[in-house]
Amino acid sequence: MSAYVIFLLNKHWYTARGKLSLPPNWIGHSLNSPVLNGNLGPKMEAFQLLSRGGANFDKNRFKNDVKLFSKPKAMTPKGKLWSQPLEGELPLELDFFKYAQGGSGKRKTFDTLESGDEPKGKKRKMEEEDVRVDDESDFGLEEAPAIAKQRVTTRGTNVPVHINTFLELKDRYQIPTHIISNLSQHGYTQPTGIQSYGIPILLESRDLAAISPTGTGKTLSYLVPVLASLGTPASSAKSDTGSGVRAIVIAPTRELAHQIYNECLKLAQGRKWRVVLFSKATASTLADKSVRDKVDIIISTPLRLVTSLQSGKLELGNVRHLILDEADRMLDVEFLPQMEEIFASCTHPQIQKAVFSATLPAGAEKIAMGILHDPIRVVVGLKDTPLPLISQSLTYVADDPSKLPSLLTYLAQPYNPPVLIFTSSQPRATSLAEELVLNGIPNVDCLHAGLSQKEREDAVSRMRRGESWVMVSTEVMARGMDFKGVREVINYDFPTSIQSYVHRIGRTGRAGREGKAVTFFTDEDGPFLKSIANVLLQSGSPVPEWILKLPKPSKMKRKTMGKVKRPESINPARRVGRSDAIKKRDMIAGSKRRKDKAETKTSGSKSQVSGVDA
DNA sequence: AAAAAAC
Repeated sequence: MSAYVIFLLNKHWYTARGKLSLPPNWIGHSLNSPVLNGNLGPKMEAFQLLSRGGANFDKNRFKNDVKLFSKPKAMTPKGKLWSQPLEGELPLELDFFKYAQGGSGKRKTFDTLESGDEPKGKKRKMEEEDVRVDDESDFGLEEAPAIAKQRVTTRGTNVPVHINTFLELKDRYQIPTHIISNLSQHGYTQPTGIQSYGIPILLESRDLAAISPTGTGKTLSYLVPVLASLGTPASSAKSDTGSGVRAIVIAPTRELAHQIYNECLKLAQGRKWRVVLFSKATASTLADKSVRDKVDIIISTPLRLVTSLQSGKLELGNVRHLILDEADRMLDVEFLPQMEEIFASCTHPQIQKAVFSATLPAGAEKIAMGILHDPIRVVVGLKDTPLPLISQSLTYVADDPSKLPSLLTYLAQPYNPPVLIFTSSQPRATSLAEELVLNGIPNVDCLHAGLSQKEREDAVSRMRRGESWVMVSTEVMARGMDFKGVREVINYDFPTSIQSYVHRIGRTGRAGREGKAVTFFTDEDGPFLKSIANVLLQSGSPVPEWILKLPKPSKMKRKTMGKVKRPESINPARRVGRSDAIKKRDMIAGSKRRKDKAETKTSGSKSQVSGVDA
C-alpha cells in the first residue's frame, strides 16, 4: 500500500484494485484535517487529482488547499493515463462496468444490427494501448477469474452431453459462426457451468429448469441457443418462419429486461435480428402488423406483454421459445395470473419453454414443472445458496435509529465502491440516500420503482459508468442486475426472505470475482436471523455460535418473516424542508419530487406570515 | 410486507 494508483477519467475516479480506493474519509476534509495526518505524498497527488475535477469536489471550500498544490506541473510520463479518453468510453481494463450503455437516450424502434455496423468494442480496443499502470498486478481483480468448478447435477430423460468449449457448438449443432465470434469478441471464452449444460439442452429443443447461482452467466445460456435456433432473421427473404415474434424473454423488472436486451444485441451483432425491448413506445409501433411480423425476439416485463395482448396488438401464436428469467419471481402470486395469460397465448405446438433462476423454492418449482414439458432440471452448486466467493457477515444494530450511525461509521472507513445498499421501501431508500448526502458521503445515488422511467434509466447508467459510489435501492435491484464493479452489498434493512437475501448479495461476487456482503439486523429481526445465518453457514461464511443456538422461529413468526414495520424516514429528527445541501447537490434522482414539496413549503411560509393561519 | 409489473 505504498502507492495509490488513481485514475481520473472523464472526471470520475477509478482505482486499479478493489482493495483500496481513495479512502472516502479524505473527501470533504481539508488537508490540514487530522484525517489526513501523516505522509502527504500520495494524498497530495490524490488531492490534486480531486481538485482537477473530482465529481463532487467543492473547489471553493478548499480554495487554500488547491492553491497550496496547484503549481503548474508538467504532464508526467504517466499523464497519458488520464488524458482524454474517448468521450463516454473507458479503457478496456477499466471497463468493469460492462454494459456502459445503460438506458440512455432515445432509441430506434428496432435496434437492428446490420452487418456493416461497427462493433462497439473497437474504440475501446484502441484505447487499450494507451493505458500504463505502475503495478500491473493491480488489475488482477478486474480480470474475470476462471469460475471455480461447481458441481452440476441434472435430472430428466436423455440429457444431452454438455460442452466444454463454445467451439464445440459449431461442430455439434452447426450454430452460426458469428454467434461464436460475438461471444469471444465480448470476452466470453469459456462456458460457465450452466452454459455448458444448458445450451446443448436448449439447442436440442428440450424444456429446461435451470438453477445456477447469481452471476454465473444464466442470460447467455438461453440467449445463445435461442438466437442460434431462430436460424434466419424474419426479415430475410428466404425465411419460412411463420409470421409473428418467435422468441420471448420475460423478466421481473424493466432494468433487468433492458440488461438482457443489451446482452442480446451483443450476441446478435452482424445479423439483421430484430430484437425489441418492449416498452410503451415499442408497443405502439408494433401496432402495425407488418412491422410486428418482422420481429424475432421480444424482451419484456409481464404486465407490459399482457397489456398488449389484451388490446389485441400482439399475438404470441408463433412463439417457439419462451424464457422466464428469475423464474421463481415470475411464478409467485403477484405475477402468476399474468404469466398464465401469457402461457395461454403461446399456442404454437412446438413451443420450447425454459425457466432460469438462482433460487427456486419448492412451490415455484412445482408450478414450473407443471408448465414445462418433459423438462430437464439442471442445478449448479447448491440450490438457494449464494456463491462462496461472497464473504458474508451479520452486524447487530439494536434498532432502527441505530442503523444510520452504524452505516456512517462503516462508510467512514475505507470501503470498496461502488457499494449497493438495500432498504425495505421506496421512501426509506430516498430518505437514506438523502441522509448519506447530508453526511458528506460522496456520489450517493438512489434507485427505486417510484422514480420516473428516465430517472431510473439515468441512475442505472450512472451506476454502469461507475459514477455512483453508494447506490441506495429497493428490491428492484435485487435480482439479475449485473454491475460487474459492485464489491460490497449492505442490507440496511433485513431481507424479507432467503431468496431475497441470496439475490441481493448476489449483486456482488459476479463472474468469479470476490464480493462482500454485510447484513444489519435489529432486535426485531431476531426471529428470522437464524434462517439467514444458515444460508451463510451453507456457503462457507462464519456465523457466531450464539446465532446458531437461537431457537427455530415458530410457525407463526416464520409466516410473518420480514413483516417488520419500519419508519419511512431514516432520520425522523431531521425536519423536511431543510435540504439546502440537497438543492445544491442535485444528485439524488429520487429527491426531486420531495424537493419540490419542500420548496412549496418554504415559499408557503411567506403566506403563513401574512395569513397567520386562517 | 413491500416491491414490482401498465396505462
